[in-house]
Amino acid sequence: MASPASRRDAATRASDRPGDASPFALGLLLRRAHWRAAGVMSEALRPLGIELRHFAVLIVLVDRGPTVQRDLAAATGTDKAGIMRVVDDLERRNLAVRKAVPGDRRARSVEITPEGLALFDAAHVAAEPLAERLTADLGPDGSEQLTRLLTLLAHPGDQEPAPPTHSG
Amino acid sequence: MASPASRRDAATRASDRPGDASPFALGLLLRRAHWRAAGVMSEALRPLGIELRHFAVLIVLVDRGPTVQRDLAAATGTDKAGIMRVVDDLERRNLAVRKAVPGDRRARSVEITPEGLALFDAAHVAAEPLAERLTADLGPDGSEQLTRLLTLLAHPGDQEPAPPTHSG
DNA sequence: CGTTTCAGGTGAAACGGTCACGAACGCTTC
DNA sequence: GAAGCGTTCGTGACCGTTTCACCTGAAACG
Repeated sequence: MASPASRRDAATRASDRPGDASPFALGLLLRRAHWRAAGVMSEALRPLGIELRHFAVLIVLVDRGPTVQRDLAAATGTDKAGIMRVVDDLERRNLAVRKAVPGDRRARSVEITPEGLALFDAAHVAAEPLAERLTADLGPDGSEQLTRLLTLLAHPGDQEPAPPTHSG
Repeated sequence: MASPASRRDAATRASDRPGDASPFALGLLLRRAHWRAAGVMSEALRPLGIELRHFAVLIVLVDRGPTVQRDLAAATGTDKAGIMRVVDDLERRNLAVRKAVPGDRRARSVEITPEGLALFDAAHVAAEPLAERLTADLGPDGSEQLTRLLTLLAHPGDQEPAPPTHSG
């Protein structure tokens, strides 16, 4: 009956524009910001011939050394099948290799190759100016602040290691 | 030759963990944060029977009133075809309707229905406690700071149309 | 030694995105 | 004032990507 927009005031509703306090505003903002950052990273990676998902795997390989695909999937958040495709592409380009695990014959350890490392470094060199342009609007302090807040949001309770939920 | 990891120090390489200063760190952090926020919002929206993309369209409809699909696509960042799919789902669920534009017979104005408005409000009620848990780690000031920085990052040059940087 | 669990790999189906087509409007022109 | 042409909007189809479910082989455990 009457006006269809009489339940709440329009100012308290969700919006992707600045000045919104709705619970969905943060997620929408995150979506747009991630979209922009992903675009920048993709541009940086395009000349190298790889994509974001490949680079994400390379990051884990560099950071954690040889890793089995199961841990790779857990670290990148993608599915096992997706990880297999990415590792397959990486092997085809000689950026990474699958090595047999001594103790476990079923597991396959993925290791980065010198070529993969070189490409990894080249990606950094290519991405640095783009990243600076991205964070130019935030200022030097804003960038660090954003990184800190994002870390808190992305890694909740990092100082609280996951309790042994072996019951699940 | 030599060690495969001798080009850079591991601490300067990209990583999705805290304490990284690589140009990819921000994007990775954004990815994880968005993943978490999207999961929370999806959980809030799941009982309502809609998804994030549907809700994003509803937000624009509430915020800007009747809108043509082209503006809807521009506002949500998705493609026109995707908007069509979303509007089609919304019409099927009677959450929105397509109305003919008086002046333009080719354009189709999408308008939210009272049912869509009710679902919109219900989504907010369901999402508020979840959003509070999300931002609980950041603190009240951190949430606002994050929103501000994210707004700068997601809406570049909203007040700065075109900085006169060198052509290149 | 058999059963259960786990890791990897494969295939199919669904989802999302991109590209190309038809229709309509406005502008221009005759 | 009507027709042609360029542009824009909406729609449909195609392709790539992601996700799900099953299968094989191996290790841990009873």
